Amino acid sequence: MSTRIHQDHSGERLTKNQTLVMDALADAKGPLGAYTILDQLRDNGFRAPLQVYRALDKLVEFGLVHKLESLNAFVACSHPGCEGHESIAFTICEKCGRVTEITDDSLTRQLKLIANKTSFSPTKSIVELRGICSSCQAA
Amino acid sequence: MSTRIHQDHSGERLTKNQTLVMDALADAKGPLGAYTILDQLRDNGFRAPLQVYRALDKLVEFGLVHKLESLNAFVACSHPGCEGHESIAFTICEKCGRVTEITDDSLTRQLKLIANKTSFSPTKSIVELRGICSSCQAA
DNA sequence: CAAATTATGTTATATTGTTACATTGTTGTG
DNA sequence: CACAACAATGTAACAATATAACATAATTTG
Repeated sequence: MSTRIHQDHSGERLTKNQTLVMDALADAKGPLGAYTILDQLRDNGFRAPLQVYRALDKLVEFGLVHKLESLNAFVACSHPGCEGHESIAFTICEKCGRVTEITDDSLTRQLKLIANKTSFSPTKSIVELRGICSSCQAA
Repeated sequence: MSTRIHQDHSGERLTKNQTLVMDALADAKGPLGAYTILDQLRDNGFRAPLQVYRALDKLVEFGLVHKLESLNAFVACSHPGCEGHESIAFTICEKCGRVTEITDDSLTRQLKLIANKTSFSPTKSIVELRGICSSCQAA
């Protein structure tokens, strides 16, 4: 098992289970479902979904992990030194499953504008673009 | 049961089950889960989730209904004469549950821009703002 | 009408996520 | 150190969401 430090974003110290889940996601090429993570961590003593979900809750709270709502799956944040990025967009390729994380200030501004126009006070924004990635278009 | 015509968007002629599900959503004040719809339609002969999901699939395909991914729920499109609106955003109030549908051309443009920059070819975009609506802020 | 297609019905099952409660570990304070 | 308070973990049962597989009925089309 690779030993890693995951204190980047938040300076939070991760617990044992949180570290295991974080490493599983960091090692993965793409998003993982909670039950996939559970299976991967059986050898590490994981036995129930709740162990995964609790860790995920915290990791998402810390900003280390994002949930892809349209996939019911989770990815490690690919944004090493981030902190102040409120709105994150994802592209999700329907063909190869590749997920790319994008932070775009104009998009952030645009969403804020919409919120202002409707007097809506957002706490979280979900932006997921589903389609075909460049590699898969070429193929 | 209220009789309605739902041929607005697509000119599609709805089947019996599709009409029942459509009416349920149109009558609802907010988004409904598939199983809530199922329960509401028991008296109309609905017995299995698949009857709901199949109807929903078609209605979504026709553009008459949207799925809220972060809620696993469905709403009737509140955009009567729409047709060419590719990207739709929703605000979702965490307090009262109120959902508002927003179509914003600048947002659409912005999302296209992001797609272009990454050579991603989107087929569908999901934008959901979660937070507190204006009424609930006032209260 | 017959063939092809689409919609429906039904049962079982897969997948995702949560509730409730007991136990263990960690942290801060006298 | 001891002990209280709190955070994290373990475990079992279950709730909520969604799909697979297969059979039948209705509708459309040649």
